[in-house]
Amino acid sequence: MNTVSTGFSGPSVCRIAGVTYRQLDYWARTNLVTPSVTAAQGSGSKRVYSYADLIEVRVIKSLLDAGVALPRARQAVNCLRNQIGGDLKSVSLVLSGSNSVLAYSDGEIIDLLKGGHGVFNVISMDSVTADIDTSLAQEVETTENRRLAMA
Amino acid sequence: MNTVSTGFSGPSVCRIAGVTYRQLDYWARTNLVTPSVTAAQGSGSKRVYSYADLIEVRVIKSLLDAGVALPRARQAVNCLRNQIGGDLKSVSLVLSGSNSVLAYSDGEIIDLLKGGHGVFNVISMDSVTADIDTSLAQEVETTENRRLAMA
DNA sequence: AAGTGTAGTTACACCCCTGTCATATAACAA
DNA sequence: TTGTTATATGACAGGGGTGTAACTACACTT
Repeated sequence: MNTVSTGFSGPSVCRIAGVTYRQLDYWARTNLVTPSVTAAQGSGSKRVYSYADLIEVRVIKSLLDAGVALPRARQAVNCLRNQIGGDLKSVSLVLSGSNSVLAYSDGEIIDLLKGGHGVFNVISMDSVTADIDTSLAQEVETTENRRLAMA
Repeated sequence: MNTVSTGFSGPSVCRIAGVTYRQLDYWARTNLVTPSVTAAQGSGSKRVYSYADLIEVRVIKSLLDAGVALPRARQAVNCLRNQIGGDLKSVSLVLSGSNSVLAYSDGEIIDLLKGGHGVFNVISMDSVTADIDTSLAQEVETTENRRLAMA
């Protein structure tokens, strides 16, 4: 099932992040989120996603759930990609117009709101990583149950 | 041209708020923003929008520009409609997840950020009314120039 | 080595939203 | 009243994003 050792398969990512396979596939084809461990190589091959990919997928899903359209999510992910691997604790991703910034405190966010003009999109990375981690634990659990059932 | 006295015609609203006629028409037909002074009554008739309508249109445009999808904007406008007519100074419209609320201070916004879960979209009504007022002044000006040209 | 399951690929269709263009008709001017 | 203008309406097309389903091919089991 390849859930943790080398990375995550497409369907695994779908279950963990809560998106449909059709969405994940579309995002891979349009270069929104590509499997950074192993790309697909024709029918029957397997995409393998990294944990960072998983985060990105979840961020996009959160944005979609909040009513943010895909092109905008694209921008958010681009900004995030430069930062990922770094510390995501207590970080918020703030989009204002065509600008993308990372904020490390509520005060920073307020400053951005005051200085800016128009609409701001704010994504708390804490909740994203938290959601992913719990879903991931659940996925591992049910996968092991399946192994038991198979044995 | 009916720009200020009784209200704003459809094309006027388009120019002032910066949306296409097709959008405004679609929004009227789908009950997103309906002309609250006079509804359309067949070909050749005139929709007449109020200033409050103008604000709503501009809010929607700002949300669209920020990548917020139309269904979400629909809900946000519903929240705003209950408050409009009241004081819009130093008010922020906050879309938190699938909920929409109005915040009257930075402190409230911070509370929302802390209490919420995931994604926020924040729009300052100050900037909206400011934009509308300047665009409106410009519209009146060019309209009067047109009158001069016609005379 | 054959068979079974899993996963990627393709084709098709649908809905939402917006653009273009033609048409109809009310509002207004001469 | 008559002609012109402004505006709403209608028909149509097109793109983005997603669902459904059939098909293909790899991987693993036995």
